[in-house]
Amino acid sequence: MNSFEKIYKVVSKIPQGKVATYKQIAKLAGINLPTGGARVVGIAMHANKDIIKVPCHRVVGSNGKLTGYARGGIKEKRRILEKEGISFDLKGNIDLKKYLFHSN
DNA sequence: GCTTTGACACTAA
DNA sequence: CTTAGTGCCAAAG
Repeated sequence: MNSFEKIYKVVSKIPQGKVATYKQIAKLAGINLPTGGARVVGIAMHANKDIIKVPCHRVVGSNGKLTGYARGGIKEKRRILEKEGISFDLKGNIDLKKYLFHSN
């Protein structure tokens, strides 16, 4: 199984109204890296064409900061997250303390 | 097969 | 808190 497949599976496991960080996903995907793994996740997201199977919009930075979105951009991503029921900070960040998803 | 780039993370100023 | 620099791994050209 490619890193992409593992990452996709982990991301697809994220429930609605929850978000996960690139680093977290990388770790869950089995990529136990200090920080580099997060990059692989970003690549996988960008390379991901099945946005329906992989809700990349639920993936945020380590600080709950939105990085990018290969569909409608950060703007669209933020809207989707709000629609999911996630609140944003004045800086446009997400409260990881409340919405951070942790695998069982 | 090597070089460049990238949806990150962390530390320092 | 913001900006800049460095380190990491993998995919694309």
